[in-house]
Amino acid sequence: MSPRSKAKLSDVATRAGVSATTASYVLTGRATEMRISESAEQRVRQAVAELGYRPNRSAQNLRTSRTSTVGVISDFVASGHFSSQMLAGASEAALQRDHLLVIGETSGDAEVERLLIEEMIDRQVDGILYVTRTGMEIQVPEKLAETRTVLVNCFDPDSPLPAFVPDEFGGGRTAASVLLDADVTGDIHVVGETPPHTFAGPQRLAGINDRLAEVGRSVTSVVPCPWAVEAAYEATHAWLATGARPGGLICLNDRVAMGVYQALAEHGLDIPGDVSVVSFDGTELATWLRPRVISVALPFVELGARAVQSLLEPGALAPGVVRLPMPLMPGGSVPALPPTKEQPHV
Amino acid sequence: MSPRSKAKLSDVATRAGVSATTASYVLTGRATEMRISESAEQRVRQAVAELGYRPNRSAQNLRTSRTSTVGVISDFVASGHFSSQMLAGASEAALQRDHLLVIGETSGDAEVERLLIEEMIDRQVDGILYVTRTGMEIQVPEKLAETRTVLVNCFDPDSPLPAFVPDEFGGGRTAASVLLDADVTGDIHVVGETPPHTFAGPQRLAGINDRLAEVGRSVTSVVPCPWAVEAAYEATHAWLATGARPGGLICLNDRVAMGVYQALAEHGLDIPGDVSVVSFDGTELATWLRPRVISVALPFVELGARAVQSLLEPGALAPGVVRLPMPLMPGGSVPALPPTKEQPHV
DNA sequence: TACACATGCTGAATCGAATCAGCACGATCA
DNA sequence: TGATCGTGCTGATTCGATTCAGCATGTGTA
Repeated sequence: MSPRSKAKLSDVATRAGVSATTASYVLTGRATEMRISESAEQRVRQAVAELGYRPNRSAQNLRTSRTSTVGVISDFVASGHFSSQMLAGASEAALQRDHLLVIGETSGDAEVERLLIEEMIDRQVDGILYVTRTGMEIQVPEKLAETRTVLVNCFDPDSPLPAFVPDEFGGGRTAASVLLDADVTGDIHVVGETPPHTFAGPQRLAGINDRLAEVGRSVTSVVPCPWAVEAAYEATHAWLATGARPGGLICLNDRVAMGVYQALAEHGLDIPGDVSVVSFDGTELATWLRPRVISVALPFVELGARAVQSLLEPGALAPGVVRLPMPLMPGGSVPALPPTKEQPHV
Repeated sequence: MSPRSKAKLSDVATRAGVSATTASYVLTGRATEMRISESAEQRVRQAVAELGYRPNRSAQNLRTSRTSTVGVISDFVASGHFSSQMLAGASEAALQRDHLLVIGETSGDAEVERLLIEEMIDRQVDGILYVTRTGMEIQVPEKLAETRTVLVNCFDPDSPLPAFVPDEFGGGRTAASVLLDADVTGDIHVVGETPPHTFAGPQRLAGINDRLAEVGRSVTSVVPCPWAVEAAYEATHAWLATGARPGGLICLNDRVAMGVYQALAEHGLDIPGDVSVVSFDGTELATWLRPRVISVALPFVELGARAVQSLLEPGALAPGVVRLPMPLMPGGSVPALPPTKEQPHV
């Protein structure tokens, strides 16, 4: 049934009654260019089918110096949502182009990173995706200049490498629009710190203020806290205990939103009856809260897919930062619009 | 500074004043076996350093038919916790052994799976990790028999392939022990369905009952629902509305626990004052709940690491199912022990 | 008849390392 | 003195594909 051993190109050629050269031309799609006759081409294809021939990738790699692989180097593959969804998008985009993903996790260790980059270059990956868990400005490792590289979820202001990041500023505007469109009247506050070395926080905040300014409003205060459930709970709890009674809260990510939900519940404040809440990231967690929190989603899958596409599509590797839109995930954390009112747009 | 071009083995040999053969012997660790003189070996090593020589992987692959890569085929890389943590463990274990991970996601599509397996075999990966998101019995794809393969989080009763799975039964016992050790007195119920084609649910339940039977107790009822937050909330809410007042609830995973928390809160029941809760999976979500829910964790990282190890370590590839222990993650969802009482053990 | 030209193919070199078989040389032994 | 043996190395081949340069034909043109 199965061939006794692995057939190679010369076996195919012999069986088709042609030279290995001709067989190669057929299989690499150069048949027309090389004026291979219709009949010879057919015989080669038939021999391939009969022998179950599959080219030896290593031999091809050696000869062509290309491997049909894309390297993915990220700081934390492990940290759930972002990296893994991004990988899914990248994996599919790569497979469509007959490529596979080679991955490595640095755990934030510069030495491991150097090692991984070298490994990948040694293995002649056709390109590298350099991914960070948190959206931030970085300095790309020197070695990466030796290969086609695309940055994902980060960018280097001093480097011409192409980068794909979420449009955090636009996302901020979207979040603010959600509250405005729902006619939220009280003060609007932001929960979560905005450390300067990451761009997600500052840009989300800037976008929020930008949108609010259009209607003569602004963020009343920022309640700073790490982007974590417990920290957000504690900060919000303490803040509410001072008597603060916000109309709308914009949480800088879904984990913060969860902490905020806990704190609001503890103070007997209803969502969305007493307080409207909007969040960022669009993780599953957003859908788990009661009511679901409206969340401005990171375009996880898109980022991976677009990055791979630009890496593999000829000519698609333009320098510069591409900002992908952050779609809105629905929820029940702001009051429903009166039915007569027109559907707003951002 | 950097060599004008890529140095190859023959360049190293020339510079060291030896033949390529000798240089190769030195670099492949066969210097002693081949009786290469101390001085020749030194000269080769120095030449390597001076030229910044790095072997061409493709050439090595072709010659040796091995690639120092491990293929990972999983149904859903994307679905967050399990796969990504597993990848982290696998990635590190692989890197330690000078291997890289080549990944592919099937999205549960059998055709894509076939394609991926072929791709990986074509690329001569040294072994394949076949991973499922959900712990279940499977039928391994025929093609996998052609390669070294290890199953992760699943097993095939009709195949001798080595498999690594969590010890779900033991985990069930652990969960029950948590309630017993805390002297929970009321009825103990389980929340979550136990579909037969997956083994996690049924085995967790069996373990729970096994442990309870040791003290003459048993699970009073199972509240069936999909392992999802909203479904668990609704099922538990409806169940509590009938007047049920459990002493302890064992949730079959952390998402179920979150739904249960929501339902208990709605009925004014305090955790752990009125009801004790224990859960499974040990995801981050468990730590986000207030109070943290005690969770019997899936040994994510370990599974990946052990699987890679058994794949790459010579002789370590024994057939059969290996069950890795599920460690307990602490939390505040059962009453604290009276301080005088001795620390129990499972 | 001769010459150019298109057609349809092939031989041989190449990519860069690994490895088998064997060679030259000096020391040892009978 | 010649045979034997250990030491330290190397030449040539191989892995399996890609690809350049060129070689027979047949066909049209002067």
